[in-house]
Amino acid sequence: MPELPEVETTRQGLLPFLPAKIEQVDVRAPKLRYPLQGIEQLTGSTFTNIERRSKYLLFQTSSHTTLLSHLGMTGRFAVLDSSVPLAKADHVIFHLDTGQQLRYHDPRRFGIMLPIPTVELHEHPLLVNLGPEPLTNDFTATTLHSSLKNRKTPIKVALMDSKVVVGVGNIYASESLFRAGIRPTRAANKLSKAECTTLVHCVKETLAEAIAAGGSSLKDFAHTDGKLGYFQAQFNVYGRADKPCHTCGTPIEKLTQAQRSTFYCPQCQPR
DNA sequence: CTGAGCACCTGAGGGC
DNA sequence: TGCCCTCAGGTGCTCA
Repeated sequence: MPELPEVETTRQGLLPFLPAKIEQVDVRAPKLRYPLQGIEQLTGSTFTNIERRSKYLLFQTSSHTTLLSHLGMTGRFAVLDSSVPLAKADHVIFHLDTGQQLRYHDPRRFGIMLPIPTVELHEHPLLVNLGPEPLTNDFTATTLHSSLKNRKTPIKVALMDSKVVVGVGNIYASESLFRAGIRPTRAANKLSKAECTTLVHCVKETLAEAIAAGGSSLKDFAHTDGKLGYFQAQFNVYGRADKPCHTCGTPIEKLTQAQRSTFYCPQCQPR
């Protein structure tokens, strides 16, 4: 997926098209992660704003319903002219009063699209247990150190736990730990307060730079205007196994943690 | 509560 | 060209 920078880039890319009235909705798949029920009921209402919480996009509408959406691993929104041919994985099409279409495309269908009454949104099970937003003052060395204190799991695995901090996925977990000089295998509860200070700073910096660069584009992420982000050109370790570290030249190492690939520099991240 | 492992699903790429 | 295997940006669920 798209990690937080890609989700935020998507949000910012869609905002200029709002407000937009929904004239028709075509649902072309029975389900994504959850059944696609009730989406058609948005017909006639207007998308008024898009907010983001964690990697969820919250499409506010004029009908007191918020469309809660997640891009999963391969989801993508695009606003396209109706003359553009539909693709196989274009699962939900919103026909807008501008003549354009907001299309949700997701080959693996791990994404989410749920209409939720806006008054119930903040107590929704998918949102209620989320940890702090990484780019706000809710995410500090103090909160991180505290949430790690009973966690024997490796710091890289803990960083990807949405109860610790939201929005840090597999790429930016490795990249943030590289910047912080912390080895991903360190037990989370062994990080000092000073290391938490460094790590919080590096997570914020990495995510902010990625957003500024327009996100990274691997296989399935494209901007809503079809242009590609270029943060992937700045990866220090992700996907660079056996290649020389940009800082010291030592070959980058790859290992598996919680069934996900982790990359690090053994020299720059000594422990 | 934590941690380990599986589940969902398609497509791309490598080896033979 | 085809087949089989591995891997991929997420995260909710079950079970110990």
